[in-house]
Amino acid sequence: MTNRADKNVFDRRRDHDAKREAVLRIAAEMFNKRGYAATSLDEIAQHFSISKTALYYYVESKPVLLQMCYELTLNLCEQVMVDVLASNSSGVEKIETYFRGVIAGVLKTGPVAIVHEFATLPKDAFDQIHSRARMLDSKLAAIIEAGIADGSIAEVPPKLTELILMGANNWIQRWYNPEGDKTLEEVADCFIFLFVNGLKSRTIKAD
Amino acid sequence: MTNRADKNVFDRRRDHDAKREAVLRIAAEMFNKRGYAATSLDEIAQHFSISKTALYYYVESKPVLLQMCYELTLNLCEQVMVDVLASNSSGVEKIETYFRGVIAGVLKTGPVAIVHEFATLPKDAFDQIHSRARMLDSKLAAIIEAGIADGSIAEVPPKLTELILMGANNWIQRWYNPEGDKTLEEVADCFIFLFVNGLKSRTIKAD
DNA sequence: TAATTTAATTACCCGTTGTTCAAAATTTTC
DNA sequence: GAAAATTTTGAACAACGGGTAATTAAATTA
Repeated sequence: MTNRADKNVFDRRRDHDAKREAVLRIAAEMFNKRGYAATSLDEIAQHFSISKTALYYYVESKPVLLQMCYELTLNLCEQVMVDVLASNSSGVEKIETYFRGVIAGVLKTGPVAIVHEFATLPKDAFDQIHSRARMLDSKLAAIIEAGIADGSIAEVPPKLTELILMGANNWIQRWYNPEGDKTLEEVADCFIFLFVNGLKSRTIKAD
Repeated sequence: MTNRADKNVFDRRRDHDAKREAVLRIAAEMFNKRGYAATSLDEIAQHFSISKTALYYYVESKPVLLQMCYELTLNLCEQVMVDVLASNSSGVEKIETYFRGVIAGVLKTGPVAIVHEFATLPKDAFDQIHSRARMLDSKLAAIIEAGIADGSIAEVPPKLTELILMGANNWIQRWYNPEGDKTLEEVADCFIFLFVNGLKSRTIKAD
């Protein structure tokens, strides 16, 4: 289920930052799978065999924990987006690069919370996170629009398309299991193939 | 936000079933948007301007409420699946019909909970719901496999493809707003187009 | 080994939330 | 209009979860 190495991190050594990061990682994982509200600090603590209060030595509060999860995600996505926008490729290629980057990023950085429960965040944090997320949305939609203009993308409603793409992407962490038989690359390949080429067979059928 | 008619249902008249159904519908809607754990019975009751305890006259408990939401969804999906399997159309067409049916069904029957939080269900209910959901999954995967065999679907990994399709579909209710400017038909059209044809432009580019 | 800093625990507080029960209010039946 | 059945409420309970304070334990420094 979860990396055994995480537990050893808590064997009384002084690497505050490493421990905080470990907490963040598995918290994000649990938030993804069960949801923020349904995940108690006790459960997170139990995962490391420490007491709930020990968590407060590393994290200010539960909402802040969620906030940090979001920020991890947003940092990643925004970085990928910057790279994508810097490239001078076609619209489809940009979409492909973006999602490949984001899906791969989940592997590298570890699981990151996309559970859309940021209503529970403190107001200022909410505004910040929310606006960053919407900014990403609109940039993606803009890429799609540009793709239609440059002829690489079919005439689809950009905003709607963006929402559907994001949905499919967000759901991945619900079911993806790193210990399973599928690598994240295979997932990304399938994802891209579906959205770029479509399900329909393009091979000439000999009958 | 929510149907005003729902509130009037509670104006002291005797139609037990209509009221229960109304409760079910808006409960499902709130579960979808905020998640099961994050939605309190108080909030649901407030929506009808009744007390929390009044809900217990219509629903046995919160877990059972969730269970009924799932059952509503599953009934719908299974019915659509039966129809799809009965038709003798190609693989792609079956996929298209299935998702069109499910997306349209959400409109007709009202919002239905797909929040994957059924871990909180009583064990027996969980088993039942879970196995029905997995049955649907495997039937969809089988359709994809058959579609590959009949030449209508490209060579994609069936199980993975099914998960991605389901994810995109499940996420719709997170953002879809019936009062918005997009009809559910437009959403379904876009959804189908994306997965069947793909983003890539197929028109011959004149340059 | 003593002093200091860092980590983690135990015990507790308090608000929220699901749930129950007895009583009140309303509707229907006669 | 009284009696019976149906709704709804208000108060109170128990469990749980987030958060705090005081205390202990361990590790570092000297």
